[in-house]
Amino acid sequence: MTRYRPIKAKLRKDKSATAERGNRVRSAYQQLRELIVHGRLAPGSRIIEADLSHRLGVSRTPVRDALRWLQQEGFVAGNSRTGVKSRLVVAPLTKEDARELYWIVGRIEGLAARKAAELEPSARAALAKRLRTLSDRLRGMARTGRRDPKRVFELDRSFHRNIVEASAGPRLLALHNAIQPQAERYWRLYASAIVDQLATSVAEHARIIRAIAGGDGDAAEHGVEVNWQNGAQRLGSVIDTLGERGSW
Amino acid sequence: MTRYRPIKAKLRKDKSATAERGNRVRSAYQQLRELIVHGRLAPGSRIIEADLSHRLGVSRTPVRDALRWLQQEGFVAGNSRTGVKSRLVVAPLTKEDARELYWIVGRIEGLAARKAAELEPSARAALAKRLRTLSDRLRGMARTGRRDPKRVFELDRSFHRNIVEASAGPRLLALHNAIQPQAERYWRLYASAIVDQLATSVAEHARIIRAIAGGDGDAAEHGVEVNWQNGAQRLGSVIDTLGERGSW
DNA sequence: CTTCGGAAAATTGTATGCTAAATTGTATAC
DNA sequence: GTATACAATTTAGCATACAATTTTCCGAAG
Repeated sequence: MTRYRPIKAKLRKDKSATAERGNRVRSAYQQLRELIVHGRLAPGSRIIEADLSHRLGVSRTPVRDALRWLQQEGFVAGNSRTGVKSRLVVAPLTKEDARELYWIVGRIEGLAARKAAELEPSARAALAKRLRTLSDRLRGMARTGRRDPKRVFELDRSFHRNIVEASAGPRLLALHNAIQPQAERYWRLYASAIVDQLATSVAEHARIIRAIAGGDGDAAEHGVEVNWQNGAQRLGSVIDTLGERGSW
Repeated sequence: MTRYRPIKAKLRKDKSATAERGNRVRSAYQQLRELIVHGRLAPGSRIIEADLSHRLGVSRTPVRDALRWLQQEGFVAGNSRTGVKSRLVVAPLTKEDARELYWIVGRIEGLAARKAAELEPSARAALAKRLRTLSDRLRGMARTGRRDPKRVFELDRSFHRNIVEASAGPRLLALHNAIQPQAERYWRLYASAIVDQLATSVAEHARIIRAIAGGDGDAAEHGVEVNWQNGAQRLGSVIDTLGERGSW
């Protein structure tokens, strides 16, 4: 095995480097998550600590910490083959998993939407305004048919994120932070196909905005739930068409 | 620091010991969680890795892994004091946190209840029957006024657990496993007071059972949500009365 | 008595060696 | 040709050394 003593020397001199003490775990976490979400680590492929630690230029310890975290969040899973325990793999992407995931995200975010709709009127109005801006941009892209999945994704994500950030407490926020990004894996995988069905989603957004602006918690929650459920359906039909892309 | 080389020697000889290789993290996790839930590690108190590793007779490495896990689940939190980062404390118990937690559990479990109500009729019926048994026992305890918090807790927990296990997929199950036990911390703390309001809770259970038996997903989900919301309220009023028991 | 500086102690972050478990490869018997 | 046993290799679990940082404690100055 390669004998490496990587960043250490550099660290000593370069105090201003991004990798101060205590950031290796975080940095490893972010990098690994990025790799997984973008599919540069193939779903289902085995994870080897030493490989990753080498790749990221740190020792196995922070990589381990990061992996535990990713495992808890569901990006990485135990290799469940009969009996044998705890060999890690990149969590596979399956239709079933997608469905369950989207339902869950819907409930979490729905709860946040309810809370948002129960904010004081001025805060609600401000939020609604921001949401309208985002939604309008999405509508624009749907109308002109400009195909730019990355931008669409960012706008959609921002829309949902705004709702949560406006109202959620620490727990709800943390939960959303942990779960929502996993939906991103599916989105990215089927992005181009999903963009086609953008108009529908935009229409659903409108209902959510109206509910929040009007202070109708029930409707806001329900609207968000429906949006995600339909998202699951849209995603599902795309998966049916293109097949489960287990590997890349 | 104490020089300990604890189980190793023992391990060699005693192959049958519970602590085979690969179980130290799990074991540490379970023990620590137990300690926290039972309040033997006081809410808000600082966590010292070396202490715990000594206490559990393992090195810091598995303790660290276990702590990361507990942190992500919310039993352990970063010490948020201004600026300084990532010093761990046992997650404090506050009224605000309890409210948020109960709401979230309600949504998660509500989703499971919906799925349960959408099972095939025979499975639904079997589940409903089990639930009725549990609920009847609870009703009995409420009627006779027998004060046995531990038993009440077990019955109530079993009720909710049955719903989730009957229907939830792996993700939902994992999420419930992670979140629900945190409600247990609050329950334990205020158990005796909560038992008084048992009858109400039992009535709510009846509605849930009816919805599941009848295959009414909406009603089942709503029933569970309401049950937890009311639970939050009941808990809240107890906390108001007794005060937040930050320390034990 | 309070506050400030700074040394000493405590505590966490990180790397790494060692060992057990698990996987893979290989040879031999059937 | 397939199955089984066994050896070699790989990989993860754990302990531990050490370093960087934070906290605590103590004395001097205000």
